[in-house]
Amino acid sequence: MGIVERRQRHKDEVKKDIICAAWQMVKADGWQSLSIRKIADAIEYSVPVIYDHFENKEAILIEFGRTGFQLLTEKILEAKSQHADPADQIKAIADAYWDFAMTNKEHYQLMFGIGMACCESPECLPEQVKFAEAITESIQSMIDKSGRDISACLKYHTFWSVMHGLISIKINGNSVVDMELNKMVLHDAITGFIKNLN
Amino acid sequence: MGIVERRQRHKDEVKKDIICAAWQMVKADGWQSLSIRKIADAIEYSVPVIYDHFENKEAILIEFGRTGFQLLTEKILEAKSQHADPADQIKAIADAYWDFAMTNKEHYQLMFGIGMACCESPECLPEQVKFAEAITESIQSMIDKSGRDISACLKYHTFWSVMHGLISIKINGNSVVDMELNKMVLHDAITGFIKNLN
DNA sequence: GTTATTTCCTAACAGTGTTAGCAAAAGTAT
DNA sequence: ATACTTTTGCTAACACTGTTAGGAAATAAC
Repeated sequence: MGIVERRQRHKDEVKKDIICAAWQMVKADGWQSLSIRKIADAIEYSVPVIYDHFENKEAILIEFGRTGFQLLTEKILEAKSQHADPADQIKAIADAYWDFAMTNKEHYQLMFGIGMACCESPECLPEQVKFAEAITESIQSMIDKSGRDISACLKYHTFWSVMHGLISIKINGNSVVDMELNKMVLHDAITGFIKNLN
Repeated sequence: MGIVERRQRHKDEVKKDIICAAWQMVKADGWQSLSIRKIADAIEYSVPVIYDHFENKEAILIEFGRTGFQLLTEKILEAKSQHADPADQIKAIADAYWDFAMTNKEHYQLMFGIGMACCESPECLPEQVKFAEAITESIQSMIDKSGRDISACLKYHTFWSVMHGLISIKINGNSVVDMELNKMVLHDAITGFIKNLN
């Protein structure tokens, strides 16, 4: 009796529809605009059926984050496979990572918990400028000492990226990585950064 | 007639109370739990008075982000002032930055828009592991070639931080920085990373 | 004392996620 | 074919959310 199989098939179909409808909404207006009620409307079922497939709204969002990681890993493996030299591989991985993030912003946001009200908005610009100046000054001093022709602005952004990347990964987690390793990563990155400057 | 002055003073007082009550809530349960109605309750005024001081809820959150930037800049300047050598300054800045983020997580989240549902949760661990392995493999190859004694795990985290830092700053903005500079920063950071590996 | 202004509240609108409880449909057993 | 059981999916409610229109009461000005 294939009754249970047919039922399962139908249930899977509904789940697929939920994910599909949800993704269309996320893609169209960002993950902030995702709403259980709107999904229910789109799939032409009542609201509680969604809770038969997902524990709550967050679970749907996390589902997308997960598929994001799968997609990114694919892209990285593909990029890697095109090079034999490990240094070239790393460069290719970096490019693939970048491209993925830029063409799949919604996925990336859900993977790393980005995208709420933040101080990147114009309201905070004066504060950000002072912050940038404070750091850039020291970098400029180093460049002047070394006598090399390096852009302080570029180096400031590199510095900032390293700092922010490490910290935001840490803050989001839940990270499996312990505090000690994090401090080591920080010092590794910063000493590397300084070494590259002179 | 000091009537308008007294009125202004009172109005400022109410605004201060709003910010104070809001911050207590953010501090206690995270920015997600901030609610206009709960603020109104805490300051013992009705809901609409809050809209006399802030355009909307987001404006309150961004206010905290702004003060966060001021605080961070202070800390950075203080750390910098304790060293004469620019390389030491940069190291001190990195430490001060790190300490600020760790002791002021709520501020940091509001400055950079971090802290929603994300794939750092255990649900996504298997996907993350595969992702980590794909990258670590190439890094390990490089280390093997160089013959030096370096931790691939540490280098993987450094790589990831650089990538994620740059991208998440970019995605949040609104960034004043244009695409070209971003690509340059990426390549600067990655070539520096590779150089440090061999 | 009357008029004008500011202050501040009630109440509503339009949403949100989540869940308890029940009706109807579908399948099973007699 | 009927009676029973299980599954399915709905209505309606609960408890919230941000935001705003409109009016009452308190204060200041004439």
